[in-house]
Amino acid sequence: MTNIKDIAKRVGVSTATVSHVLNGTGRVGEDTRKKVLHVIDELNYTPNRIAKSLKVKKTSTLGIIAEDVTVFNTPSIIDGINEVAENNGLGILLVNLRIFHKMGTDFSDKDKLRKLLAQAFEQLHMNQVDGIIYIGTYNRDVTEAIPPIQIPVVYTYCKTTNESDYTVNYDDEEAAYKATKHLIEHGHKKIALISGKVDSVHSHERFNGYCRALKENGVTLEPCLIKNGDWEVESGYYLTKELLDEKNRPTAIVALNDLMAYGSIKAAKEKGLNVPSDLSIIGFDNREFSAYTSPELTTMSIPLHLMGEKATYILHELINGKTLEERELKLYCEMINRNSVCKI
Amino acid sequence: MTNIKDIAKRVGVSTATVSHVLNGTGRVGEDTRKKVLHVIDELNYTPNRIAKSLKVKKTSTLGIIAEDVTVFNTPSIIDGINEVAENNGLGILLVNLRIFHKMGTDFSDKDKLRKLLAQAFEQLHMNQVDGIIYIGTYNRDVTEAIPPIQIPVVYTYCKTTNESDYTVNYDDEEAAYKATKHLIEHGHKKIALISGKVDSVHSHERFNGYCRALKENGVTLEPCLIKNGDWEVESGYYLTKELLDEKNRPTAIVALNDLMAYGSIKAAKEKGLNVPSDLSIIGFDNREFSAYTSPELTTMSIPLHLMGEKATYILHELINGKTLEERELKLYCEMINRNSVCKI
DNA sequence: CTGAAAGCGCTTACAG
DNA sequence: CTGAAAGCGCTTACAG
Repeated sequence: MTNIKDIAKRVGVSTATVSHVLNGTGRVGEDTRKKVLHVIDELNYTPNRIAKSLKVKKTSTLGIIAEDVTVFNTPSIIDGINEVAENNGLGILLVNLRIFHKMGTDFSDKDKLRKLLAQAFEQLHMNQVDGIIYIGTYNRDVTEAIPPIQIPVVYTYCKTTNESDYTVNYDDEEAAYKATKHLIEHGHKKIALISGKVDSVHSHERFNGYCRALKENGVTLEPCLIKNGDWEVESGYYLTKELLDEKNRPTAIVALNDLMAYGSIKAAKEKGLNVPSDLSIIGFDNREFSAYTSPELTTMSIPLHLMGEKATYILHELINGKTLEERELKLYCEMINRNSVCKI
Repeated sequence: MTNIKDIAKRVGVSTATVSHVLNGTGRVGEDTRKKVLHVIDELNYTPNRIAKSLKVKKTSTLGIIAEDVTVFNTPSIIDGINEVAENNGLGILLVNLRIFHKMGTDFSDKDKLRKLLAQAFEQLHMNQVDGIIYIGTYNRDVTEAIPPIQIPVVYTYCKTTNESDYTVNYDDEEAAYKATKHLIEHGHKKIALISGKVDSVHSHERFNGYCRALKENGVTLEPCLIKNGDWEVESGYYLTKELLDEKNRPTAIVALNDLMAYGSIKAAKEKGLNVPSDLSIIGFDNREFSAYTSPELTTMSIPLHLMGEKATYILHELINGKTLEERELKLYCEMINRNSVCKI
């Protein structure tokens, strides 16, 4: 490998001079500059960033810790991170926790989780990344699993209880409000809610949005129209059957994710009901498949790409020693109108 | 940041000794070893990998160049890479080309593509990665866009014309053969093919598999049952309508991807046909959405995760100076039986 | 405008 | 079993 010394020798200058033309620092005569550049090109020289990093104590690379890259939200967030990282000359060191493979679906083994995270952070630390973005698989409190860490971190798609931490998420409450209101505007009054797991932040906040929409529009909340699912297709399916069996059946359902919404569609069809003319359904997440169900699902789209962008923007500022006023960023979801909702 | 000198001073040994206990090299007395370990723990010391890398000229990190992380195939491949990288203590430096954002959908601007790749490889080169995995978005020849590079590279989900390159892909021919044969075994004789773009490697090889299955089973190939789509839903939709309008309409369709298969389902429904009882349809790719169409699509699953694993395994061997016999690895696809195919 | 030299945090012959 | 010292490829005061 050719190095800065080779270049210096060949041109007949010092390595300091070569370094200066490489970085645009210091004053270098136009003539020498050209000569240096020419030899660099000639010898096809690429500076060794590892060496530079060691010296300047800054790697210009960001660490990403993704709980699971195969989960639907993660690739788009990473794509957003890439976009702004690239614009700022930052590299990306990726660690994929593969949390579902290692922990199964409940994260109750706190010790194991803590060990997993400690390793991930340590790996990034060893590699001297300038900052870290942590991407969760769903919005839960990760505080107790996070080891102490002395470089900037921003959390996305998850949260912490530490007030000094930076998080970027989206506004669940507002999104559910919009979804519910959309149904009301289409003339629905009996609007069921199929919630996710009860201990979920998402369930909780979306429930609040649902309630607010009803209240603000003078629709009375009927407890029997509220069901708790577990985010999976099956629960949407069974709960919808339950709802449809009641005498006072709903004319619309807001399902708190697309998976359960799909279960709802299935159940409705089995009952001989047409979606949307007999039953309107609105989902959440705008997962890819929601465009391919029958009927195609109206759903709330999560600003994943933007979350990645914002997280990176914030991290970049933190790395540069700034502190930002707003520590909990909440982005807005957009409604994707497809064919599972209609006027009553 | 505490460093190896701090540890050495505190214990009262040389940095050489500390380094040896850190790496398990050399002979170190049990007593000093313990003392060193203790102080390392006490001072919460993490070795600086950057410094180590500079010295040993090996970073133990792999570079991934992904043409686009948001494309359906990429996350699972990365997940597979992570799995074996982790087992071998290798880190991952990710560069996401975001090729669709930058190039649009046709990659005809060869110069731009070449520049994009040159940058990506240079970035990885600067960071001294030990080897590179290149993940394409579809299997095409990338040779002319790849800059000269002196570290091991393995290509997956794409190919090169250079015989010394290592590639890992899946067997398109065999997969299409299996799909077609499956239909034949269900009593179908009039089996249409909706192909992807004609210049595609996938289209070409899958076409061959389709032909072989017909031939081996004594079914005559009917040219009018073969249509060329462009991989998008719309083309599957229109071509299926064409097929169904013919007097001698097919009883089954093999669509060369799930998107077009979805278009086929839509078209069949519009014609008042039931899938699968009036028309069997089999797709390709096993994209997530294929489990949520109505009916759920029978399709060929691509071994993405395994491709990532194999590519990493090969790269790891190459980095360690081995050369492998087989340079073009082809993995097998698995059929996912769902509800879009039935006996005639 | 340019160069000599120290130093970033490690590893590794080499000597003892 | 342990240490002194050179060196990986850069950058950056400092001096001129």
